[in-house]
Amino acid sequence: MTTVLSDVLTITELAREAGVTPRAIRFYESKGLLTPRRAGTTRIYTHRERGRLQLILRGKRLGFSLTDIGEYLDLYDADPTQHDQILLLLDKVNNRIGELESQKADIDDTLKELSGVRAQALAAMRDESVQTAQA
Amino acid sequence: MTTVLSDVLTITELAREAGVTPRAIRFYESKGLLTPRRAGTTRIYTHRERGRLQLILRGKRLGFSLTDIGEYLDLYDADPTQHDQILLLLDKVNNRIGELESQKADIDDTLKELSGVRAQALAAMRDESVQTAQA
DNA sequence: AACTTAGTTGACGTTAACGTCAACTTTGTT
DNA sequence: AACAAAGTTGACGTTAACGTCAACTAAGTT
Repeated sequence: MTTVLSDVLTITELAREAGVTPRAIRFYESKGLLTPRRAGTTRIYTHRERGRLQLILRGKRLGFSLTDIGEYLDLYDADPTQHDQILLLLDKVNNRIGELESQKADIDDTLKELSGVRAQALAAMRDESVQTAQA
Repeated sequence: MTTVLSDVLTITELAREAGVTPRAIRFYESKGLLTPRRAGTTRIYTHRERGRLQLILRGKRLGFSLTDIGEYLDLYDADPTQHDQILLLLDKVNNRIGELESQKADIDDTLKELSGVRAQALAAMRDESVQTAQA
């Protein structure tokens, strides 16, 4: 077997890896989004927490609140043995999918507009060069 | 010709139409995102401001800050006669397009995960019904 | 033992994006 | 003229998501 390198991180290591501050990580924990184990008083982060942190940051990039993200993370932990829980889960998942798809539509609309703006800018530059050539 | 109905709105009318409060609209104006004309002291909103408000709200749905949205709106007003302005505009537009496309990628990743979660939930329900049938 | 080096827990500060009065002015109505 | 309705400008309050100390503790180091 090779050396284990323990595969666990301290809070500053995780912070550097993820590009956030330790303060932010503690804040996410205070909101229940992360639950690292402790070595005495010190927090230790393993693979699970690292994955969760990535999901949190992605959620933020998409403009979701930490509360929303918390509910999203819960979808992964849902107990699949309770019929009612599954129905609830399906409902939440479907809602979330709907939100994301309408967000995608917003993005596509914006992208179309921007390529229009770009085309106009390029046309303006072309006209300008024609002017210059004629002068 | 049909009746003109003046095609202009008061602040509360615009607010109702857009689903926001008058306070929010005044706030956007204070940030320079809207510049309605005045009838004396009262603000009047025409087609232009209505379009801008829609762009603002869409930007918010995409998680952009009002400052970002302001820069986005400026892309529409750019002066197409100045070469340097055009280059700057093209640069900003390209950057914005890049942001949106990576945001789209985030969304697609999330959608894949969610459909995975959904599949598992459905599978769990199927297993459960099999159990019930066997009992 | 005395230090430096993380890490921890409060507690208060900060920014963004409005919400919520309060005090006025303006306008159309009775 | 008196008044209710709608709009305006401050000014202060609020929530989310951290930033920024301060005071302490625990773990190695020299």
